[in-house]
Amino acid sequence: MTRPVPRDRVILGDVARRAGVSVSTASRALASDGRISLRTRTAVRAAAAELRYVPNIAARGLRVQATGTLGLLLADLGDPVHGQIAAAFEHEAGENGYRVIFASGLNDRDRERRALRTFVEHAADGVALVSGLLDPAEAGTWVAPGRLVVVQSDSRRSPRPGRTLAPGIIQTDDASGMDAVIDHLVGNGYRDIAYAGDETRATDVARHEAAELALRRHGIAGPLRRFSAPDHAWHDPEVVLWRILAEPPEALVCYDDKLALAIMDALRGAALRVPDDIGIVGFDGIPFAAMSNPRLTTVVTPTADLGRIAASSLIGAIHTGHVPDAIVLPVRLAVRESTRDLRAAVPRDAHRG
Amino acid sequence: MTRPVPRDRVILGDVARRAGVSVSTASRALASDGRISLRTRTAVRAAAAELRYVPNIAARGLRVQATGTLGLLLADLGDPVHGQIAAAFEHEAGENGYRVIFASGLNDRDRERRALRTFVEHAADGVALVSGLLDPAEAGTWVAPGRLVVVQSDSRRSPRPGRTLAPGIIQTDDASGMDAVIDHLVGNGYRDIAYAGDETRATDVARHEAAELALRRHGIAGPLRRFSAPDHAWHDPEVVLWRILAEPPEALVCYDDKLALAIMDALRGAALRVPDDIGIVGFDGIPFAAMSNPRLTTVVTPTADLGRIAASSLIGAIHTGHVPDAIVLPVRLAVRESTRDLRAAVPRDAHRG
DNA sequence: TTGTAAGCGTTATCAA
DNA sequence: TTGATAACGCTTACAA
Repeated sequence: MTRPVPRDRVILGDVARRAGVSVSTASRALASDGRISLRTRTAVRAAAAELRYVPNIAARGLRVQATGTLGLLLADLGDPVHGQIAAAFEHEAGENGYRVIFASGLNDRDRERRALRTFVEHAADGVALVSGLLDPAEAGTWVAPGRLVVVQSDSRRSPRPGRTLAPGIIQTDDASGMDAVIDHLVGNGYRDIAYAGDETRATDVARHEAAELALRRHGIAGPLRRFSAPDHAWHDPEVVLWRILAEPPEALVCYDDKLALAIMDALRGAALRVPDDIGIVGFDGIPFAAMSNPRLTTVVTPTADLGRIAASSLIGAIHTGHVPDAIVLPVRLAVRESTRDLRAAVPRDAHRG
Repeated sequence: MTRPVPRDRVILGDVARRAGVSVSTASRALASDGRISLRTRTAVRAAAAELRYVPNIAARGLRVQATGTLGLLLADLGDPVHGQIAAAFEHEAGENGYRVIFASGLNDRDRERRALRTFVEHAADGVALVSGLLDPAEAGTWVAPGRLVVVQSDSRRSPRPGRTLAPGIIQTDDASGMDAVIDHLVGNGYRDIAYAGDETRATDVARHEAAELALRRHGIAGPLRRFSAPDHAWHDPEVVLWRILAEPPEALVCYDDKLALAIMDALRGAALRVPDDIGIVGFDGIPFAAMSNPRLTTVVTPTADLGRIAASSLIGAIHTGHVPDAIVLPVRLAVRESTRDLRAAVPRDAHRG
């Protein structure tokens, strides 16, 4: 970042001079201070409008110790789920007069640390950490813990479901979502159920464990079979595919919709048909999961709510001085076409291939 | 935005006191000023580390007249295409030491104006306007035109393709993409070709016109039939669907992949099969277009490049003082399964429904 | 009702 | 090699 060329800018002094008043009067006039006469107020307003004056928030922030800026750190803006969260977060922030400065952590702890640091550099009034690998406790050492919310934490040190969650944590109720999935599958005759996911992410571990627990509740023995799929497997599902084809389960529960859709696509080249030969379940409820062929059975999580609530909690915390208690948002199972009633006969023209 | 509670913060003065030097010495030590002795430099460094000092960029910005912040205005962060652009933009900016502050215009001129204003309020060093409705010339009156790049402008006043584009404009070569689409369709025997899109967006108009022109070049007479699909039709394609079903074309070229995928999905409930009874073409090349069933024939646009180049051009402009010449990025037709060779026989088990 | 001046946290100029 | 001090643009006591 070499030194850029200087920039011209209309400042409050220019407005004041034009209106024939002092800077302080101009400042008060624009701030609708009651002590300023209507005459001068309109004069200042007019001058500001003519000159197209725009206040410098950084300078104001220096004085009032608040920048009106929120920092949003998420794994990847390009991801549909994170994009939704970011959009809702930004919208809610904007409604409350806050701007959002953001950074992508890209599943790298050091990047996350650097991002938190720049939020502090820019004196963000509050910070939201979405799908972060960083331990919430550590994050709280980089930014003021009273001005931090942690959304869908992916830290391995996060408390397991069931334990009481720390304040400022916002999550979806993945465990009960997974319960609903297993109930649905078992209720429709599925027994040999497997899970495909990325072993490194805590969210994934939680979903996997929840599935295992639910299966046990149904009296189905043994550990849940697991197909390991690296983080970006959805761009290249072939690696996962051949392992699945080697020992196909009756139903495959996937870490998220992207992976599920990619596997369904890859399966088309193989001998297995969905849902006739194998059931597929996703997680997240992205729009495209409802438009796939067959349409994907999945757990719909309230992504927009996540972003909206993260922003509003954060703004509340900024003003009250303390973050709200942990929030767990309910999820919903959307049964669609990628699973079927296993006990019923396979539909028309099956075993065609 | 009521007054928040004040915040504690380690400032340079604290570091200086701890190291037993003056603030100016501390500042220079941290900036690796050559005149500072190694002794004091390390002392200051140590003090800063112990205290976890993080500089206040706003204060520095006030002094050096640069904030290291870029403003990014796009239509909707939740959209896959814009998410990709935003991610690449943020990444490239970060590599160059810049942070990104962003806002969603949501296809509303007034929101766009307000967003540009807040970028100025926050003294962004440069601004990128992506898929904006605002006329680039007007945008240049709100922010310094020498620090503005306009990506995929959706302004109706934008120069038509063929004309020379103003500096700072970055676009994909949609016209030649559409040429390739029409070549592909006509070359495969399609004659009755229609277009589905949103009449209000300039990008849409440009794509539509390019299709019409290409058709004429192939000696196919008459205006291109158009199915009007409102901006968010992809969430509820039924309205478009019945019009299509009333007079189905041989092939339907869609404004973008989202619309194409939604229409393909809706078509599954109707009597028309893709590609047997109707060909479908998308635009953008989002990942899900490659995973649909059938996989979507589409024009792949370099979204990540768009974001990356926007950021690098902007940063270049900040340092050189003038924006680069207009850039038009090439696109690529990906022929997949949603179109076929019309002259060949319809594949196995057709007309089944 | 308005103006003067101090201060927010930095960097840069000028002395020492 | 280091230290006062001014300045960036703004808000806000304190004076008038």
